[in-house]
Amino acid sequence: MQLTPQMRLTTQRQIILEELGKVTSHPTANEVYDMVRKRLPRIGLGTVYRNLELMAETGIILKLEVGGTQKRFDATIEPHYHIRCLSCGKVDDIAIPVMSDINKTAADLSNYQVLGHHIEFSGICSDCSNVEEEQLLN
Amino acid sequence: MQLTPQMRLTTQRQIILEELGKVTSHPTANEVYDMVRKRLPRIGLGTVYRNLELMAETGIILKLEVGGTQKRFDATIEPHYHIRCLSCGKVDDIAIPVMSDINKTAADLSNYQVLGHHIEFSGICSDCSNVEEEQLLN
DNA sequence: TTATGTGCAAAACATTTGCAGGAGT
DNA sequence: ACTCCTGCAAATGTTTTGCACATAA
Repeated sequence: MQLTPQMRLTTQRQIILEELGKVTSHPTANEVYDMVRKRLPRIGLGTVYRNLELMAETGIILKLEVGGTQKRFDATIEPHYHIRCLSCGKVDDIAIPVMSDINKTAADLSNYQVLGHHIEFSGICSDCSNVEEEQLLN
Repeated sequence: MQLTPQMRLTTQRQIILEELGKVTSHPTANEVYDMVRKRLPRIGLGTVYRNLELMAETGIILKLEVGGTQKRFDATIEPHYHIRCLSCGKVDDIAIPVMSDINKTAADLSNYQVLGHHIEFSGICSDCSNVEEEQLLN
């Protein structure tokens, strides 16, 4: 983990980062908490929030401000887009090439200093489609 | 307001929709509450939430699942993209042409039934840039 | 008249924060 | 030692919900 001089390498931080790196599922803070708690049963939810936030600020992870009620976190920091299931809420990566040039267009069309963009697709994932079919059969 | 047969046209609903239609600022539920309360002082915040949600489901307004802590609402339902100020949190429309074709690409690249997409730019608005400059002068 | 909607207050969530004790450097 | 960090619990902020009364149709 990249640390600023005064940022300490604690067990909690290592394990949070390790666990987040193990999955590709963009877990919420609470899901990270559950994952980490299996290895560090006494960790507090506040610590998980504090460290995810800190790592996101430092840039070693991504905080996804996607739809839904909870923020999600991603150990993959290379720019990429997401697709979210409107039924179960899960978020997957989608391999659409990143359009880095549209930031300039956005800057021309607004009076903002444009720093980035994100595309979020929405739809129904295959798991949820299958559930729907099964329900129709019953 | 378009209503389903059993959906009643109440004063509260009319005024919420009217007030939302007056602004282009993508207000939060609480901001809508404040706007509406000037005309209907006894309206409850729960009523505002319930009706904004209902109108969003009916499709007569848009519920924006943008970054930040609060959902925002938009009386303009034609597809369009947004830009959000990372400093003050405000959300503006941005006149970048809608790429309706990328939904197909997304469907090909995922195992989702793709229903839509949204692009959110982020940056610093001109108001906040000015504040920064003023602060540097002090 | 009667089902739907409202105001109010409480509950439910997600997230943040204060603080005393703990641990990395 | 001296900070920074953690666990815990309480606080905060947003959204939802239960319920008795009100009102549109």
